[in-house]
Amino acid sequence: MESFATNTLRTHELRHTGCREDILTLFYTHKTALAHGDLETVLRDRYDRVTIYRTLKTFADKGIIHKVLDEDGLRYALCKDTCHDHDHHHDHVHFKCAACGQTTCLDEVRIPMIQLPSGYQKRETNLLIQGTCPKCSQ
Amino acid sequence: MESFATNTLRTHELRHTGCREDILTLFYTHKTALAHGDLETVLRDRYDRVTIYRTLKTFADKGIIHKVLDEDGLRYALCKDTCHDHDHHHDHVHFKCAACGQTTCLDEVRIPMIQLPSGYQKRETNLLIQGTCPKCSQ
DNA sequence: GTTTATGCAAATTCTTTGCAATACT
DNA sequence: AGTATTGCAAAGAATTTGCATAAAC
Repeated sequence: MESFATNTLRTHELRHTGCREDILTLFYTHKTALAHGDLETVLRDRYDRVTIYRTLKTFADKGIIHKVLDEDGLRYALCKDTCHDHDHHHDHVHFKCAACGQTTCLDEVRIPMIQLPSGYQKRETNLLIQGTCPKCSQ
Repeated sequence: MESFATNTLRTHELRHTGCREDILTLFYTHKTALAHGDLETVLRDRYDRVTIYRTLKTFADKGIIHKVLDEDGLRYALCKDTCHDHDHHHDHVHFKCAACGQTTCLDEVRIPMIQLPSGYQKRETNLLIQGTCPKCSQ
């Protein structure tokens, strides 16, 4: 059985390097969105900070990960399989927990149809819900 | 008739200064969200960059403006009247035009009820719709 | 062997902080 | 007069760029 990282890299015709493999694996195991700083903390003695920046940019360009924005800044999360270079699904729902600070993708939640004022053409929607996650709300 | 800026500053018990007046007026006339950089471009010879940062922070703390986030970074937009220090409305819908790059608040659009997986408690929702605005979609 | 990715250094850009001078009420 | 705001200088983060070396295919 081939690893997620190896498989993903080959699918997107990217060279297989240590940094790329490690970052993909981190995204795959953590189910939450990760910031550059999160990765740097873990990988700082293995890879240069700049390499991490470039890896994130490469992955985002290829549609492997996508940006997640909240008031604390920029994070990235894995795109689901349905989300390829040219066949993107255009809704993202993220949940940010005010208690633990973690952001998760809620892939199973669909954004309902929204009626826009006339003239507006929708291409992509991004919903950020803030509140308390199951772990923290007990 | 009192100006929007003067009125807003008094309502929130803030001192009336040139920078605050000018920034409020800019938000009031532009109907779109503005980044620090946008304001700096216009006001750079009148006020220090740091003063603009501090003014934005003050306004955001008071609930006069709110943050708007998209892939290009952080912007601010005026809160509507319904949005006071303690009586915030917790839904924001923003539209970002891919053509002209401008972000506008769609105050008239309400976010439909969304069913979250069990355990998640919603406090605030933020919807960013990207596409083409009326001006650019002709 | 050719192409692409990495590491390092350094440059840019963005944002915050401290403090004295100034402006507001 | 008393308090809050501003400007300036400088520090601290975050991000980008150039280029030689190293790794992948």
